[in-house]
Amino acid sequence: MTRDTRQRRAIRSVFAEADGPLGPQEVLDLAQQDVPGIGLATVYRTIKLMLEDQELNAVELPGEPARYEPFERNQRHHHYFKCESCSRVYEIEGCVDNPTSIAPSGYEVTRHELVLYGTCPKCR
Amino acid sequence: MTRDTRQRRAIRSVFAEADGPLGPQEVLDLAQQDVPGIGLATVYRTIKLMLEDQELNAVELPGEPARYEPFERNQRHHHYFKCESCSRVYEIEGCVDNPTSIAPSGYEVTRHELVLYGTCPKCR
DNA sequence: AGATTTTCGAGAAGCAGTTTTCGATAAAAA
DNA sequence: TTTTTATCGAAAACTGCTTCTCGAAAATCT
Repeated sequence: MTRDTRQRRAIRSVFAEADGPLGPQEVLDLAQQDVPGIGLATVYRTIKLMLEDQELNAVELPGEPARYEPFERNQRHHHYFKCESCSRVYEIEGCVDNPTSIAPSGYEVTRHELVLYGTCPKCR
Repeated sequence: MTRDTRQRRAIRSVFAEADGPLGPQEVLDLAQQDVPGIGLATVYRTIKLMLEDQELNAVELPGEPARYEPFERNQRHHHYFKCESCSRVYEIEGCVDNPTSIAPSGYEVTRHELVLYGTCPKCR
């Protein structure tokens, strides 16, 4: 029913090799190195399929369209670092102490999102 | 050049009384209690003017259109709590210990955003 | 290989949020 | 009060991102 194509292999490998969540345009740019003529519509279609198959998860950052990362990577609790110079987003392993504590009493915290901004090693 | 109207007074007072950043539709709903016939276009226009006049600042939360809050409130470092039941966003005063520390070496952190999610007092 | 059917690329269409247009209204100026 | 002109509300237009359409290409099945 679902076929194994050059385009899909390229997109899967792009996500596998990324060190952070990727947006559709980033995926396109990287996949085009493997499959020159690949189009944006194919990237969107494939991301959608991978989301349905639980291969990917969406990652939202403030004020930007969704990025996507492999399911396994998304399972571990982690945060993100966005380089304001190159706009790349990197996954960060750790987590701050107890973010829940800053909520006033009466507010029940179930989860949190932390995003760091600055300059990445490549851009310094 | 810029006039003092019922609509603008209502919108200003809505922001002044809010306990968190508001989106255009929220502003409209609240302002309509003062000025029944007020329209969404006026809200957008007024927000734009207030941004240009440095009266407001934009607040971005992951995956959602911008909200806005008064400049003075935005000056103090703070974070947000979003209630997943009523969707309201509240400003939180404190900050976690040193979020910068979780960045791997080589990453230079200049700022951070933290958002807590859960249930607010009104919804429990 | 040949037949079948999914997938592809390019461009059109859709969508949600925001901005603009335009005639009517209401501040501010005269 | 009259005149002038910024502002208003409603609807149309626009924007960036995402999805769909359609004929051509390429997997998979026989």
